[in-house]
Amino acid sequence: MPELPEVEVCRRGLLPGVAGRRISRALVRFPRLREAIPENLGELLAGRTVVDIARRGKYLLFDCRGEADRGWLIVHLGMTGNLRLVAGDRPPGRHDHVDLVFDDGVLRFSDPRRFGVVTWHPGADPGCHPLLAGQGIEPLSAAFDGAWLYAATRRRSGPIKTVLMDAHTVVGVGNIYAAESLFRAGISPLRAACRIGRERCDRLAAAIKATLADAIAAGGSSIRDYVHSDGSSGYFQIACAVYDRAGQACRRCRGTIRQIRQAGRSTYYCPACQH
DNA sequence: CGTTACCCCTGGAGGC
DNA sequence: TGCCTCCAGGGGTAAC
Repeated sequence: MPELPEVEVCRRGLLPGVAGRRISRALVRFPRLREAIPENLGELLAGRTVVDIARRGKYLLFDCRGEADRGWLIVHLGMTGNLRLVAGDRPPGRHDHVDLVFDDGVLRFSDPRRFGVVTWHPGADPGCHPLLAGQGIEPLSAAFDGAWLYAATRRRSGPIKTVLMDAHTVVGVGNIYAAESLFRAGISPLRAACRIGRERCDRLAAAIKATLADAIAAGGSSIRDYVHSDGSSGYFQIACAVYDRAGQACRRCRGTIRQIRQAGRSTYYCPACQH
């Protein structure tokens, strides 16, 4: 359950349940995710208190204070990961790879496809961790605007949709919201990024912000197996304008939504509305 | 340097 | 009811 809005909703959902809680121990049942979970994660976490959860792109950063030091539990949900607060006596399922055990409950990481990440970064600044060091600009930050996008795309000859999904450029915009943002801005996903003018960059940056903000406000996602941090079924059908609507009528012009393939991913767009 | 093809992995959907 | 193929929110790497 992946893109920035889902991760942010997850962060906000978990925060009241874990902030200020002490981790008594951590269990790693299956360490082989996108990269190996540190074998000594249990020792690293035991006795620490989670004081806050931050987010960088699609990464969740748990601020873990020890008696003398500070460190960060870094979690990425991949395609199918989720974090849920469950009762301590709830038996783990097949894909429940990690438990953080609190006195009165368990924060459980589950990920069937195992594209996620659970790792540890010692010290005060998680930003220097290799996974985070190369991350691009936060699209909801004030620094991200049309001027920034224009400057960042001048030497990018690839299609704009692929550029938007490159986390080294902009973080958090995945396959669904890239398509939705481009529709909102009236820009074709096929257009070379460097051939989008300054004013259209303004519109695109604004469309990305609005699309992500709307999805966060809606509390989640268009994702089928999206599950809230409390475990409730969180299938909010956000009315996608183009994503997963191949062959259906464009809500704006009644033309037909087209599906193509870009860099191995499905792209949906309206050829009449997007140029 | 920038871009693409392929890989990681499981599960669900749909065709036969 | 199988069994097979294709597809899915991400992202790193190798190769052009």
